[in-house]
Amino acid sequence: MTMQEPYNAKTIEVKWQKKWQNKNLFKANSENKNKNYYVLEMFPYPSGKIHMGHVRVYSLGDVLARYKRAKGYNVLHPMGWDAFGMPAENAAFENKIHPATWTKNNIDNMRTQLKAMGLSYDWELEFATCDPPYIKAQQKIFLDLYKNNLAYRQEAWANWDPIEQTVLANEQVINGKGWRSGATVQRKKLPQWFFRITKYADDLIDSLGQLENWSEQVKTMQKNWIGRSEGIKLEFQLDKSLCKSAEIDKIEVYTTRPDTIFGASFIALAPDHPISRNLYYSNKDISGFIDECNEVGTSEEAIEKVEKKGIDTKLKVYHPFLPSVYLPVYIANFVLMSYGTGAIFGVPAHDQRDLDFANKINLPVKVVVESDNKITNKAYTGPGKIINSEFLNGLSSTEAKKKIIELSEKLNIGKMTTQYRLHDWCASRQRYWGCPVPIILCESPKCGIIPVPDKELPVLLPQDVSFDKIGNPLDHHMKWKNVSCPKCGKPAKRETQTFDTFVDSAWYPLRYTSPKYDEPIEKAEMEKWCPVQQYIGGIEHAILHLLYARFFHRALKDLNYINFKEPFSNVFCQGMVCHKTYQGPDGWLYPEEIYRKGNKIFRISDNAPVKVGRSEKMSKSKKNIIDPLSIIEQYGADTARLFILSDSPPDRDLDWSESGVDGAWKFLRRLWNHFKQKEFSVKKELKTINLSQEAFMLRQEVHQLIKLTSENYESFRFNSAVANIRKLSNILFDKDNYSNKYEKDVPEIITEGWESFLIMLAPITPHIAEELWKIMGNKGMICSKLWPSYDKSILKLDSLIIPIQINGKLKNTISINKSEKGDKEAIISKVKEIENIKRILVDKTPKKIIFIPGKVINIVI
RNA sequence: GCCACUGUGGCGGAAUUGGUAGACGCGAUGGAUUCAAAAUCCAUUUGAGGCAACUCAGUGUCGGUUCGAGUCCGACCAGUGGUACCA
Repeated sequence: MTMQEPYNAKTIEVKWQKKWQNKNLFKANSENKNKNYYVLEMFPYPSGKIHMGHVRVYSLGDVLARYKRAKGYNVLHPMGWDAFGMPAENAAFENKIHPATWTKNNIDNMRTQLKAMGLSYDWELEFATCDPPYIKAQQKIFLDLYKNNLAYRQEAWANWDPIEQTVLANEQVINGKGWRSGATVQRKKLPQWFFRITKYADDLIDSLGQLENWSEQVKTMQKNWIGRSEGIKLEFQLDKSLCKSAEIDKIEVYTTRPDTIFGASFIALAPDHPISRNLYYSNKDISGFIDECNEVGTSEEAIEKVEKKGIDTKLKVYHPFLPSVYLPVYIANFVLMSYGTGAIFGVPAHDQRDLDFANKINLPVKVVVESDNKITNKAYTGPGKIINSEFLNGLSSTEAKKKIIELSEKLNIGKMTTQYRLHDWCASRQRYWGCPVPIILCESPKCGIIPVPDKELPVLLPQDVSFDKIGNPLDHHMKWKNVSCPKCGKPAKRETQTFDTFVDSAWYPLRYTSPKYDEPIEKAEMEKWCPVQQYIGGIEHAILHLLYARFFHRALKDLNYINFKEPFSNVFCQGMVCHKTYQGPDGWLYPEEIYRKGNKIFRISDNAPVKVGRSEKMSKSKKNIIDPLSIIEQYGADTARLFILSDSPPDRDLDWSESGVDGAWKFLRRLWNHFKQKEFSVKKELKTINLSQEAFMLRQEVHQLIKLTSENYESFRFNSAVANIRKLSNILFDKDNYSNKYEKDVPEIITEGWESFLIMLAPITPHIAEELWKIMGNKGMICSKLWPSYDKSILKLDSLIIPIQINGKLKNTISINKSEKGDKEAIISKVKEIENIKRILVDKTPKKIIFIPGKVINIVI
């Protein structure tokens, strides 16, 4: 081999990135009449550095964007920044750096890093959610929602840190304590801002059916999250002799299982149910219990996992259908005020939670639905025949439900109700680094809540704030906070809450179509591209972010901003990037701190033995992170992209392995060396008829692989696409290595093969593909070439290989002519003559022969 | 706790609708090349038995449906994501 220029990824990559930029090749251009295609990856939070998860999702999106361009689409492929959020405030607290400065620096860093990956974005559309034009647009939308009764102010629980005097996020509550102060967290009610998402609950469920290209997984999760249930609100009369409060004489419960009413043995109230609150001051045990409940925190997980406890209120209610039966009333920590009526009737035999509770305090367990097992520790929660239930006996659960509902409605003690698990979206945060809620709170009761007038928008954050004091810095900023009421002119205060960052991300896809426009959305531009054709992001956003975006688009449609209600025609959720973990004698180690010797691993600094843990999601805390920059530095972006796309299916977790990266790099280097040394003679016209036998067969293989690879691209199986592309290269390498031996026409077919190969590889490793394309002597850039088509007529193989099974187990195969695949008798008699089949059948008569034409022959003996 | 998903060689994974399990790659082993090494190339590589033809077992575990199950059903085990204020 002659000395040649080695593969230098960095030089090539920088060169082509400049060329793409100079020609502005990835500008979203909807002018010509080709179809438009909007591909969007979830925009990143600017944490400072890109991580492998980013490399993965943006590589996926870029492959799709480049593929769609090759298929002749005009592609909108933008990038921006989900720039508000808590980490910026934590950085301000810890490092005394202003959140705005910290965020801007991070964005600048990450932009440079993303550009080094060779991603084909239209960077002219870039924006950050903390940019004043975006804030202005969002505030306008919010005020429109407010004026149309889709946003409102109401009290809601928050995690309160009594030492820091601040609201904590759920992740800042660790085992019920504040993460910094260590104080026991309390629940506290604060006035907050809500969006009326429940107005759309039915439509959000019912429209899932029309989202044909969403995965069933995501749709099921959304459906369960909204949690529509048909049930009944049923009244239980309180025994007034025991009731001190005159106003309250009944308890309304919600249940989806009225068929089990005769199995009820208690009533349980939420700790913040009006009756519970009423009893708070009457009894020390009760107030103690309620206080204890309020120390659990606000997360559903914490509430559900806490030990099921209750306290007897000593109140009793009458059973609605058995006047002689009284049920005790408890306050229980597992009943949620936010669901149903905040009160339930407990049926221990047929609800696990109720059974656990009843067993604990020795309440009766009465079986009212027939089941095979005796109920001791495991409740039977399914439907069945009703027993022990007076007039319901013998009915099915469905019939019994109907009967109870009818009867209750007739007696005027109950009403059929549709209930949702979904509750309205609490969208305000008591923090500085977010989009301000553009509201003024006037002291005059006549005014109250006053929207900031349109001409005063945007309401921007004050810059001169300090994070030394406890609480929300906006609350301490008197100059910013104190204003006069726009309506009456009297002293008033700004709303000091800011929006949840989910608000920012609920409508950002629309903004990319006109990021600098003075109004929120420029309709004509938006309509050219929206909705997003393909959205790509982590499965962790499958519920909240997607649901909030779906809600926002519905609301925006009702407010006439847009004319469609589903933001994403297709959603693809990719898996996480994982890596092995390493543990030294004193804690976690970074991969670069260890070395391998045989099967064992040691620490570089002192040769201490290292324990290797299984692969887990890359995280700073476990130090199992690989810095994408160091990979790009060492191997190049193409290698990083190839590796991250080749080994795992995009929707599954990916194991980062050093050897895998090395393998990807070796492949690119092998390609490079091959192309550098191969003679690409002046191309002749590609001939497709009267080819030599060898040329025809090669072409058949090449086209078969073009077909398979194209299908892989269409169905998002890029790992399989890589496998097939490599298969194609193996065939072509092989031909080139024996170049003095092949028949006529073969060189032309090899060239056709390599060209198709490069075009199909280009979306994955765009830089080296451009370079090799040029080395081949081609004009123009590969990123503007059209995708190769395949010749269907040559794919048809004349023969089929059919498996032969005995009792369903493979014993041999038979090759048959495609045109004769249905000729049962002839094929079976041939099969019976095959050596090992004959031997097996020698003293046996087949009981049955399964013959599926073109598929399988199964002889049952 | 609840909802959803995942489980296939030493490793990552492949297997359009139930019909030839292990494509493609990594690693490993052997060989070629080299003074030597790196790089490269060739071969082997699910396990057990056999000189071989071949036989048997095998897709987290246990059971079921079927002529036939990685694929469908049930129970279980393990891991992951979400759980409404991380993004």
